[in-house]
Amino acid sequence: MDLRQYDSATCSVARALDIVGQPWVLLVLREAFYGLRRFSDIQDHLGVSRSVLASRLEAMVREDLLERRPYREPGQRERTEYVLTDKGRGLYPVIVALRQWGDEHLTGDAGVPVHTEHEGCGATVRAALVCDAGHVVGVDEVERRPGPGHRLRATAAH
Amino acid sequence: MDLRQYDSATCSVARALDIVGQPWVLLVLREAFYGLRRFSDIQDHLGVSRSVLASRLEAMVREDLLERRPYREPGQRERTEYVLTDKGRGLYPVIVALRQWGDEHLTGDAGVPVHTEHEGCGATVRAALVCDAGHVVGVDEVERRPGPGHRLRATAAH
DNA sequence: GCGCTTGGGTTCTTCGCGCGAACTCAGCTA
DNA sequence: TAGCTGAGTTCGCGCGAAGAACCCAAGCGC
Repeated sequence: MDLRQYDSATCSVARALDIVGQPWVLLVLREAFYGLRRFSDIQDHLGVSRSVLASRLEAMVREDLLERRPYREPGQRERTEYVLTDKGRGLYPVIVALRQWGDEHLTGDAGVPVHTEHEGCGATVRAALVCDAGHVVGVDEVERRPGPGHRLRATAAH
Repeated sequence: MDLRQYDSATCSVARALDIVGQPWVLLVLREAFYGLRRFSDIQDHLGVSRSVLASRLEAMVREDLLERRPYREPGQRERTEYVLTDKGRGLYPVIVALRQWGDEHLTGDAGVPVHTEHEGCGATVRAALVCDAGHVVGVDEVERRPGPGHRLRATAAH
């Protein structure tokens, strides 16, 4: 059976991209990993329009990437912050992989803008492929096979 | 110095997303990793419109993710195929990380559509964070620091 | 009490771009 | 000679991102 016959839409990559492929979503997540939590901070830093940011945050809360949480600093009125859920934190490898690819192929002569280090150890952190047997796997050492949830194109649900 | 003061646009994540954040680009790459090389095969499989696919392929060739290569099967006229460059192959960890996140959080009860295995070894391949000292790093064990190419927001080139 | 400011949005208009369908064009085949 | 196919290009439509203006509730200075 040829992997090329798979229904494209049932692929987890396609389903993931339905959510995180929306404009600004991955950049909002990057801001969240950097520690930003408030609407106006994110909006200032990214330069995204308010209307788009509002609808993206709403979608990200609906998809359970972020949790909308009211909070109150002493002497202040109640405000809203958006904090990462476990599901949202699960996208960190995607962001690291993107940053690493950008560092390797796009930085020109300026050098790397942000270093990512292993806490305590201090060594540079990279995204890598590893197998469950503990080996680091090269891009060309990967084999793909149909799993239990695969579907052929003709039988796709939509 | 606070990471939140960085210029968002100089971040490698943002620069990477300028290219691979365009609609369909990561899905075209997924098809390329699955072995598709021809315009009409990719178009049939993804269901993307011809005009958009043509402009995305052009951009991906311009950005050196794909190489446009004429070829000729015996008795056929010359055709075009698109093959991954090293730079394009460098995005495989991004795709694996996305698929893995989709597998973990989006598949519902249908199971995983595609298995990825270490050639020879047979164990499941995952995207993970590792540090140069060889440790597998958890999402919460990461520290971020300014690198040589970082810029403050006020001094951004654009 | 009264306006000012601030955070967190909503509404409106414009404009770019993704979409589907139709058209093109070159080379192979009947 | 006509038809088919791969690889696009052209065109009109409609969605949705951008930006600017507007809204509103809570604190704060006076």
